[in-house]
Amino acid sequence: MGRQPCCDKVGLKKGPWTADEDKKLINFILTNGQCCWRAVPKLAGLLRCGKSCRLRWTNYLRPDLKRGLLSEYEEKMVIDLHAQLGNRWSKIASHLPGRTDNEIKNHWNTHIKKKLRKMGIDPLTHKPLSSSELPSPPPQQQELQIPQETEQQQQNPSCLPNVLTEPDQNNQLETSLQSNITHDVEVEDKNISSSCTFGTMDIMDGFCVDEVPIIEPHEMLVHPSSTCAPSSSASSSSSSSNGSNNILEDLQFSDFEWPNNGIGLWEEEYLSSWDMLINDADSDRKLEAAAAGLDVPLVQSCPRMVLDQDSWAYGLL
DNA sequence: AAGCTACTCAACCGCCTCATC
DNA sequence: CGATGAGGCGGTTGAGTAGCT
Repeated sequence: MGRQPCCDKVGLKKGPWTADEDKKLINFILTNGQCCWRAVPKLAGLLRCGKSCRLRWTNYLRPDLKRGLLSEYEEKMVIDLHAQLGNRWSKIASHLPGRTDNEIKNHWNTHIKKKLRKMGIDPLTHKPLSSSELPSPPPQQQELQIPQETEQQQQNPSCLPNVLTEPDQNNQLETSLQSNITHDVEVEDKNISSSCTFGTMDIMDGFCVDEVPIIEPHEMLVHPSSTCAPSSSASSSSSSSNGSNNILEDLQFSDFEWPNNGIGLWEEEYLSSWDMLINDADSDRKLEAAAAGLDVPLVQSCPRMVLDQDSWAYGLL
């Protein structure tokens, strides 16, 4: 006997989400926060399965998502993490702020796999392909070396001292990342918060994961024109949500003036406001306040917006 | 311009894990 | 301790789009 389906599928809508559905879901979550996903569709007035709502939110509507192709640096991280973790996409995603497991999985399957094969690396084992498997002509020398663990690194899998700028990250990645990841894998199931996860906040000794957003605010633009738009100009495909641009703009704060200078919602003050908007029962009032210029008092006791257990990108509070 | 092919990625499906009873 | 339910995860699919002929 099988399990019961997660929801009654009769009469439920499937397929691409419409702008209206997105709006309803965002509205609901902004007002009520995330609660029992099973109940969300009913409460939000959606003819969707709870799972579908969760997926839509976590993979597409979450305000902290980065859009666009993975950077070279992120790609390297994915490769290294994959070498350590295998196809545990959610674990890999947890090392890449603003990226979802689905996104990384897709990118792996469409880009990185090919790239590695081209370089003569088996994407499954991360070892050199046997000569029969090598594409012809012979692969160019690996431009993305999978760094081997040095003796020193094995002995001292130290955390990276600082958050690096991207060019620095690229340069130092190969020497430092491997050890960090290795160490992380070793400890991840025992005590994730003590790991030396590169790219997460806890790589920095003394920093509390709860205190500082991992993603630089400027990296987390949530301008409405990009929020629900397809990830990049190159991937402007996007079936479902082409019509859903400016969803946030269309929400209750339709007269909210979105900054057009690159300020994201996750700038500190915006973040605080988000947090309150989400958690405060009196959200309408807060939204009005936000629309009036985000002059909302900071409520320190307000719980963080917790979207899922692995998301450490949230919250200042 | 039309047809075809390859590619991308949002969304679904089914299984797994974990919490609760 | 097993049954059940909910959330989460990874594999897969297929619609939409870009690029090529």
